[in-house]
Amino acid sequence: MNFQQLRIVRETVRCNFNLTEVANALFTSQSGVSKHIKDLEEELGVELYIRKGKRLLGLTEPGKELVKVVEKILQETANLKSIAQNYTSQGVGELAIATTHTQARYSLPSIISQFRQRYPAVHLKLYQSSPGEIVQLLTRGEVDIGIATEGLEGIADVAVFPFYRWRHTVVVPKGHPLTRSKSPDLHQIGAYPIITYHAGFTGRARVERAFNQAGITPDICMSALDADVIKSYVELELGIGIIAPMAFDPDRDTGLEALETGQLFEENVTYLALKRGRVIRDYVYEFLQLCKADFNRSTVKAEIGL
Amino acid sequence: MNFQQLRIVRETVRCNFNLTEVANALFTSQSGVSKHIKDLEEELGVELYIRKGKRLLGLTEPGKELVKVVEKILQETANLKSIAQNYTSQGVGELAIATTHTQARYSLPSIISQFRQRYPAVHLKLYQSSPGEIVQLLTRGEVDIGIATEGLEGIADVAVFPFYRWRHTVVVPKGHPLTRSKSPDLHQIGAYPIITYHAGFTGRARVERAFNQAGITPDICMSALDADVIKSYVELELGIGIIAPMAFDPDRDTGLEALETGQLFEENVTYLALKRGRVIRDYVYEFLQLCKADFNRSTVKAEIGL
DNA sequence: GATGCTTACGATACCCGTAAAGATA
DNA sequence: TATCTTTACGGGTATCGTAAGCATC
Repeated sequence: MNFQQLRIVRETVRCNFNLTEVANALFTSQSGVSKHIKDLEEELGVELYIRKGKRLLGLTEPGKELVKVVEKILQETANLKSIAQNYTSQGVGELAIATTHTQARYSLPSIISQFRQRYPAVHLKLYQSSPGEIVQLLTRGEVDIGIATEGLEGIADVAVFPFYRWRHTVVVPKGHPLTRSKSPDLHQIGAYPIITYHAGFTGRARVERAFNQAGITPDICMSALDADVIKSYVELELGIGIIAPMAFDPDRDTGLEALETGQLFEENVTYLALKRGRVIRDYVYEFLQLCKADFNRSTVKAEIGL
Repeated sequence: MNFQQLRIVRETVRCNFNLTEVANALFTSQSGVSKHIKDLEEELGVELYIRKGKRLLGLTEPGKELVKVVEKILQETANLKSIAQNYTSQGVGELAIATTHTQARYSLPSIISQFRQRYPAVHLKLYQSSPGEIVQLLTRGEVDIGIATEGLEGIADVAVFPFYRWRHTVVVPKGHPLTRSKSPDLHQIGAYPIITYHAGFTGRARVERAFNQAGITPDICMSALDADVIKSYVELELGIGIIAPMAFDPDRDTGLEALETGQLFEENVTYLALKRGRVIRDYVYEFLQLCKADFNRSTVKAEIGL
């Protein structure tokens, strides 16, 4: 048994059992991949894969159980390297963050600029992704931190920590009729076509829920991934926007106004997420503390199982 | 990085950093050991060992941290094999138990004979050891189960389960004066020279505690590892014996009598111990259930962290 | 016919073990 | 001096990649 064999097994799952793809992902040859799998199965005395002729279709029962252990082993070998680097290269390395547009554009810049000042030798890698992709990047161990408002909770290998809380706000073109009412309610808002986030992004579900509970079927005439796009179309008077408040800046967004919507919408929680069992570099803990001063290193460690 | 390197690192700790010994333990050459260590340190960029000239003396701080992870990795690779064998070779394999004389001789035979009937193809390996050795065998992963009354609690990587409870009994030569009193107390018993277990074995500490609390300094004229030896000397009238009740059989030990000592001594708990994180074969769970019918496989698994 | 897996084979690199030299107690 | 570690070097083996053959879709 060797590490290459284990890497290959892990990769087969990630590549949907396409060995050619596995070989490419691991920068090696198909033939080697094929042989390694055969060798490992022989050594363990178990067929790991369900086969149909020459094609692999999925994992057998023992295969499923074994892959879990294989992932643990590979995770721990990655941890060996992280631990070593924490000693040898303090403040040097990479910080990979996967997050949504909203965070990348509006909530992280100030934190990241602080972090860069403190750790100029840490290379920052910012993935901008959907919540689903963020989970995948996290569980694959390709990023250190995931940040999103949706889709991070309830994943077995992912630990989440509340980052901050917020409620959606309504933005309208300057001079829009709604600006005349002191604090418009959902019925008044629902009377206009609405532009907001795609389903599964940035608390979109909570926007819909608010209308549903008020018995209103809103006319969501457009949806977009990010507030920049939404704001552009609101300025073009195609509808009114419902966006995260972080995304509205009265100084910059001069063509728009934000309404006083109070608690019309449910509260959203934006989470920071870490992979359980993954050792992270010291500066990652520092980054977390920049996000939220009361982040305690030892409680974070306990939460992710270290 | 490869598994041999990790095995070597683990073994250096076990062999007190004597690389020659490591090489012998792993059936390889010193030179290879030396080189592997060097290579691994180079790859991780960290000195794992404190050196004095050419000799290794111990682990550095990063070394200590890394060895923990190395042990995890190697444990999980062993688990891979166990899991595979649970599928391929049901009821075939090895069951290694480390226990003290008392258990091996008196409490286990009936269980083991039942087990052998059920799993004739499982090779039994019975280590008879001191509690300290039992802990070592367990943590090194050389045995599946440890059984003892002493020294198993409070070890980080070892989970313990109460097996059964018992109190020491007093055995005397037939016709001994003490047999005349209905239920002798500690003062009466302490008047005679006593033969019992070595310190650290089979609840010896509780025997002493009982006398101490009664303000008596007993004359422990002999101590031995096991009840067979103790009983022999009691028969020779060198003293009276204080032994585990399992070790007295009125039919066989015809030269002796057991006194009615009621609750003179504190209760002892004999524990079954498993190594945390170690996957054990299905038949090991069956063995545990033979020991105690209410052993629940899933609670055991949870307790050992699987 | 295009894609994907296996087998065969040759080149390479890695790992091991012997042996010699140097260091430590 | 005896024990222990390092370094150097040669032999063997395992791994890798190319290429050909075959199965699957």
